[in-house]
Amino acid sequence: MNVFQQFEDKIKKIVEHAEFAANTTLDLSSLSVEPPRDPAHGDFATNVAMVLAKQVGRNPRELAQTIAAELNKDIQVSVAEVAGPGFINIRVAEGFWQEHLGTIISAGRNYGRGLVGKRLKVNVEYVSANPTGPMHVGHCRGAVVGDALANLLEFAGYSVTREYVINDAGAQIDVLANSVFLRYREALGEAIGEIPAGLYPGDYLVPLGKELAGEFGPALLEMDEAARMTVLRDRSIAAMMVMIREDLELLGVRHDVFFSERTLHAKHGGVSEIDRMLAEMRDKGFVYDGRLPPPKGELPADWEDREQTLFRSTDVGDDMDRPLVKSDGSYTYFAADVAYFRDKFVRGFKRMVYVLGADHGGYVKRLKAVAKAVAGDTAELDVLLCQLVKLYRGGEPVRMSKRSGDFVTLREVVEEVGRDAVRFMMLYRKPEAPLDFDFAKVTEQSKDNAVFYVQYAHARCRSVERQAASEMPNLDVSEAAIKSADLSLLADEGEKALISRMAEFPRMIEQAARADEPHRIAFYLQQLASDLHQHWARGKEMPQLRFVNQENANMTLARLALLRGITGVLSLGLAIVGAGAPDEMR
RNA sequence: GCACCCGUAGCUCAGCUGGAUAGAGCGCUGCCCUCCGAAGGCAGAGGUCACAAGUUCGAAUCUUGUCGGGUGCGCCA
Repeated sequence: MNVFQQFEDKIKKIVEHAEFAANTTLDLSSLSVEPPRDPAHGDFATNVAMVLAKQVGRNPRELAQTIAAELNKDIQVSVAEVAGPGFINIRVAEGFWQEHLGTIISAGRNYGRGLVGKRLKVNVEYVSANPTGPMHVGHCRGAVVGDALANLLEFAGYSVTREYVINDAGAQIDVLANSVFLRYREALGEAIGEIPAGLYPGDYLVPLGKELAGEFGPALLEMDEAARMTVLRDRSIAAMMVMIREDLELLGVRHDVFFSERTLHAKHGGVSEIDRMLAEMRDKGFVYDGRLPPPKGELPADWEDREQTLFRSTDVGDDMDRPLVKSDGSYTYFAADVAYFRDKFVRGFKRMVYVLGADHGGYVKRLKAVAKAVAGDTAELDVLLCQLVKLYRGGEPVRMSKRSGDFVTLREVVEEVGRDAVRFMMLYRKPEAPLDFDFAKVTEQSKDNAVFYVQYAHARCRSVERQAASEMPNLDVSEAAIKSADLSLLADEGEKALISRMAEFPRMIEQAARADEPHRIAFYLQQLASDLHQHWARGKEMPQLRFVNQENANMTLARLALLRGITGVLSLGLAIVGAGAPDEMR
């Protein structure tokens, strides 16, 4: 339980037993206990009186007085006073924060862990790049956001499955197969000239062509078309996925499940998953045959009015009904989408999170409609839209041309700036806001660079430990010694401020997890790092505040304990972000 | 034409699901290293929170409308 929750419970108890609460049920859902913006206001602030004023027909300040009087009796409260329109500002008793530091240290890697998830089964689907080539920078953001979100939810106590959908069923796979076929012929010595428009021109297919040539010789040329395409498709997808997984590995992203879209189309006993889904949804009344009204505005050139199989998604919040079957009789991608969601639902997930690029913004409504139709209220679906990343190098935009195949790959970016920088910077902005990524800035070693600033804070703490060991060789700095340090010696305001910042960590985790906002962790870390650097600098003016004090072993030990707490929290946060917590900067 | 996202300091952005005097970094001005890492810190200047109504004790935050930027709109995936 986090300290804010502790005080919330105290307040609720007071309210329950108050005379004004007699014979009424009070709504305390918007009760909040938070750190006041201005530290001069104390350690905690609550709006309880303002929330209740109307409900019990009392003046908020008067109500606040009553509640504050009760709070003042609490042993953990030094003083509770009414302020402004009816806030209650609480200053905790001497020793409160020091004691909480003890809690932080003994919790260790479990501090703030597992508080909200209740092991609820959550499926986070992210990346899902088409298996037609290596990953490019555009995939980076979704990969990092999805992975960090999965880390966050896991840390918060959810049972998380990380999933990647392989879109291996569409027409782009035939394009891939044909492109590879060309490279195969090239490898056999044929002059292929320019890559025809409509095929993938990238050089990354050359090795696969050679591999197939070595393995099959000219055999593929002699096969009939269908058999050849089957081989080409399978081998191409497999090769692309190997490439993609290597790229993901560079980012430290690992999925639990790679889900093949083809399995939804595959027939078992003449029936596919999509067939099954269609039958089920038809029973539920969501599938019907009808005509779609033509879109408003300019008509598409190839618009053809026809009767087709439609999904009644307007019943569950979508803007229009969606086609399920193409004119050639095959299923639309949307049909596969519905079947895929149903598959997840059947696998027992209660929450499905889709991390998508902003260009998929138009799909959110229909996906939510799908969830509603398939699962009703028994499962929820959330979508995180990631905006584009603009690349810069020293302020100059980096040009990218995807058409010619010379796009910036994920590998290039990670190899140039490092995994930590990529991951942290991708989270240093909320996902739905566009992001500028400057190659020069993210490798800079200065406070302008948030990754560096946070990692430096961690390294700085570890540096003090080394310093203590070398300056005071007789000091026992073992785990046990630190855990039994006399924390009451930490009486300085800056020290208490650091502890109270750490105390926000569990609360921040809860809120970030509930809101699906992993970027909050990056900002929190920046904040905690700033507090550390700030406190550190005070040791310049006031040597008595320095961590290592050769004259006072007990004080040094207490401060090493403080640092232990800070490195602990920093590394927990960095782990969720997916960046390292270095012992020194080089 | 419709839907979704965005609009906060000169620039890039936070703002803890409605709270007190709206914050940080960069840039600008001026300070702080005989001292645990100055790879850092302190102070100052800089705001009609795009605009207008509404909801209420209280709005950058919620509602509606307007303006501006982005994305997407049957048989592509």
